[in-house]
Amino acid sequence: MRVGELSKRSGVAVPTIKYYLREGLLPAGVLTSPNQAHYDDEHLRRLRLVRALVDVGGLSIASVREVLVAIDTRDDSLHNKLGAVQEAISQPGAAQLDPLAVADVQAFFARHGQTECIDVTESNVTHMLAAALSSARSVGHDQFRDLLDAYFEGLKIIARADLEYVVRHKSPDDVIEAMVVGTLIGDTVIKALRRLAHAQVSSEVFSDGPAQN
Amino acid sequence: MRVGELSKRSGVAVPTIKYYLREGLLPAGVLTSPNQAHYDDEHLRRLRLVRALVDVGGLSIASVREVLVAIDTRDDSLHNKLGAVQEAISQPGAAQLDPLAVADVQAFFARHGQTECIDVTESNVTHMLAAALSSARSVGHDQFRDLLDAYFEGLKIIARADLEYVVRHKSPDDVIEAMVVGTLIGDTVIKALRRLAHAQVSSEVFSDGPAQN
DNA sequence: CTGAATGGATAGCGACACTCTCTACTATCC
DNA sequence: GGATAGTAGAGAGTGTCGCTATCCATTCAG
Repeated sequence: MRVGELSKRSGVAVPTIKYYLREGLLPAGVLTSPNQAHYDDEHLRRLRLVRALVDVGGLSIASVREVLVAIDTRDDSLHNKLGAVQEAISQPGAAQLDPLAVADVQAFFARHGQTECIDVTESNVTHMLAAALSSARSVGHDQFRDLLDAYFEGLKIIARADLEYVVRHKSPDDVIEAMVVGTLIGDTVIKALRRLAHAQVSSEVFSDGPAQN
Repeated sequence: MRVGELSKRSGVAVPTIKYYLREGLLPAGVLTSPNQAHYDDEHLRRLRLVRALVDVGGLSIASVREVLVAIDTRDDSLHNKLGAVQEAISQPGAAQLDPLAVADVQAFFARHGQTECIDVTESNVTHMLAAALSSARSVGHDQFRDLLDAYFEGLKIIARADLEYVVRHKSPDDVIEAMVVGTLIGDTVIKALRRLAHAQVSSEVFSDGPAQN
């Protein structure tokens, strides 16, 4: 197919596709003449993935590129890929951390982690966690760390479902893509469902009648 | 205190504070002379909240303003406030939804919701959920909806902890702020903890030795 | 043969979140 | 009391981001 059809089938404007090609988010098509290239279903699939990462995951073009590089790197363990993807999709957050927040994170690791995490800045994920707790402290919510254990409890249930979902997929390519999709789209789904869970739990607890007003 | 001290105590540059004042994110200080104003601890607290919403919540200035308006609206039920805040912090997402994704959301509501949700576009939250599932479908993950129930299970645990945390606070102002902070900073914390839970659960299941690469 | 589409490249645009600059003061320290 | 630093307020400017528009030479489709 040519770029026009790729555009029609994906719902992405032709100039945008050209832009993605330039930015290396999409591999070039096979040139059949100096100004004719041929794109296949892989391009369509990749294009849709890019849009999902941008629209739902809220990733920048640069982050998308990092994720795609991680996906495409062939000589790398699944573990490393997951790590690379996670780093790419977790933006650093605030620079200066409250040492008390760092201590909270370390205490959490002492309770749960089998890994010996001492430096929270070594990974974007732990840094993100520390930055969030640090922010909570700065607005006077230093008790927020009390929620960590309950959160982790709920998230282990979610993580088990995630894992089960990922291993369903046969080919390594599908597994890594399921991981990316599951992680990023999952984040958005979790955000939304948490709001719904808030509503449900609060009406359960207060039994304030089924939501008129 | 004057703007310089406010800046020093909050770590926010003076021109940025002036910008926030212009944008209405921060109430004006009390003028003691034509070019001297006095700010108090409320300003500092509010400024830190704004930074938390921007840095950790990733909200735009416009969304922050919406949230603050919701917080400051006095003659409104807690329920309405929560709703307004949730709408403000959930950006709409993609325009066109896959009808199958919409059906997935409706089926989910049929299983769990006590509310009779039929139109998913009526709220940003349900729209966000449908958009996420729609995106998942477009990249070939139409089985993603199978995760919803497990997610909701985990999130009810989290929501109960959230609720317990919120009701700890005495004054209505504190409650609404705890809600905002808990929701937004909570989202970030959940994102990070989910990554950690993935690592832990996957090493449990595969028992592949404690993480040396 | 003609008009639409294509590949490739460069320039421009609109939104966003500041940041700079300027004016006309005022506060403070020596 | 004079130098220096800080301040309110407002408009213009800056840098980044994610496209979008324009151009050209070529080529395909009817």
